[in-house]
Amino acid sequence: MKKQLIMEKAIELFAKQGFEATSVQQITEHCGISKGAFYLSFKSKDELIIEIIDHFMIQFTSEIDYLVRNAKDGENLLYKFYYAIFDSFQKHSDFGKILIKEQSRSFNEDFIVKMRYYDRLMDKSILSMVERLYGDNKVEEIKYDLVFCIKGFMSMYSQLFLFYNVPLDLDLLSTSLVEKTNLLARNSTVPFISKALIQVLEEPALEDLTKEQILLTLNQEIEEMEESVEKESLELLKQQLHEPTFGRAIIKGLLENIRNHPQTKWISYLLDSFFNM
Amino acid sequence: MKKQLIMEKAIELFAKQGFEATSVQQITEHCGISKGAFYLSFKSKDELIIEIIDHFMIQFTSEIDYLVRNAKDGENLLYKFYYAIFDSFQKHSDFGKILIKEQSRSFNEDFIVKMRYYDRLMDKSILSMVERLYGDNKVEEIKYDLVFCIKGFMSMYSQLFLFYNVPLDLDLLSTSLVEKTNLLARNSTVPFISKALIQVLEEPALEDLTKEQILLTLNQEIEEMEESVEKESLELLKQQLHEPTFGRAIIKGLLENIRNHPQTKWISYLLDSFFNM
DNA sequence: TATAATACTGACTAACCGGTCATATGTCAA
DNA sequence: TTGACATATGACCGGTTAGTCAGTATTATA
Repeated sequence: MKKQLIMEKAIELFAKQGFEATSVQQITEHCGISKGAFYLSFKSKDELIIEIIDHFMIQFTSEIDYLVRNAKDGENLLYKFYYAIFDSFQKHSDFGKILIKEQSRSFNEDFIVKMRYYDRLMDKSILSMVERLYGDNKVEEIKYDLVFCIKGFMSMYSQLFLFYNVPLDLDLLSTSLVEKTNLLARNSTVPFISKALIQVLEEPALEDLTKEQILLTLNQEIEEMEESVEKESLELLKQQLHEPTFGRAIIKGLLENIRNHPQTKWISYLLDSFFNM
Repeated sequence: MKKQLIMEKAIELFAKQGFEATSVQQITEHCGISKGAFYLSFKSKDELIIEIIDHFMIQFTSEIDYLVRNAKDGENLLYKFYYAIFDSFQKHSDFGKILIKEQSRSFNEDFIVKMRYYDRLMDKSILSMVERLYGDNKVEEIKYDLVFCIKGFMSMYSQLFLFYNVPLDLDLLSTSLVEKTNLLARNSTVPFISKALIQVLEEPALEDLTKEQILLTLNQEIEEMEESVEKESLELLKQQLHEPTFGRAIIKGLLENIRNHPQTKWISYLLDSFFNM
């Protein structure tokens, strides 16, 4: 099968020149085959990049997921995690370059959905690792921030592998990042990324929120709140969601009531975009 | 002048679709002008993107540089730094998207040089801030790692501004990151990014290293070393650099002597690529 | 060896690209 | 009103692109 060959050569070229700047002609010349032969293996150029992404990301995410699920000794897990990540980046640096270059590219709607999917998969693995490692502490509040920090470390340090062909000491790097992660996990007290924010981010798209989704969040929030002007406002807004009764002015006022309250500011944002204020 | 208009509309389109996927036609249609009019304001499409990059990056880097230089109270500086960064990202999120999308793109040699230049400028500002903030402590060894971590925080958290149109609490975010940075600065003990590594990275390109540049690093290293097999090997290699006398086998052996020594592993790497081993 | 099935080729198409230029329109001083 | 000058237009050019398809070569089967 020519598929394997085409994918390998294409990865080389995409890494060097980027996806759009590489023509099918170039790829086939690199493979020593004709242009027609390319279209026997792939329906289109887009299908090629999608298959490349899938091939590596499935491997990558499942490797990390396996690591996190089957780890026995907690402390060592984090080290193994970092080591595996950077080892992969080093071994498949060409693919890594593509990933960074074409990140959130618009050449194909499927591509964005795919990348979002794998990103979420990765997030889940990291989150479950964080809960495993620091679960008994008070990590609950800062765990999402921790996930962000870990991903920040990954993205910055992996650039070393991708943009410079320098042999790096993976052991030292992993040890160094383990220490940093532990420091943050055990001493951070100011969370930024709250559960509410995560929920907002995970909404499919802010434009097409369904009434039901908002109601779900709304009810959840109302139950957790004490009696107050804010709670009363929320209940009125819930009523408005079920059946429009108030005018714009009243709605705007109710939203203003809950806008600056830390517990309800996210809901105010959701409702704001739903009512098109 | 149409220049302003063209730049604004182009930024919108580049942010959405990327530079290469956006045609001049599309830009002019968005502006409501003809294709010819575009070329009255810009010599080429490449000149347009270069001007856009310059316009924002000069503003951005100089703002940060001013902040770092003119800060009086140390503690507050870090907060102001983060706040300014994310405030900029929030205000100019379209430009931020372009920056992320086209990072290290190959469409134009000038572009890569430009981006590298601004990146270095940013690095310098951050480094000088780190030295200012934690200078009296033992931050010397981990300062480069700290720069990396700060940049990691920046890149991860700024994605929130770029990919989700969510209003975020800049004050809380800055406070949270200040705490994290302080934790790392005051408690990290395992550096990964050494001065030697930074030197290797700052080499213009590993392919065209001049003999003189290597000799400079070599002499520097030899002076700092105690008498040992490694030092002896370095001196022999220095001799070889001046005048080729040994065969490949001897050179390979000498390189092997210094490859696993932490102090000389970088030099071994430089020499290795110079002698084409 | 003859036939059928499969794998492969490369000239071709239609579309689009960045960039040009003869031409047209608008503007203001004489 | 005239004419000189700046500004704007869009058809056009050479080049490149992804994708097609009628025809050829190779292999498997009988």
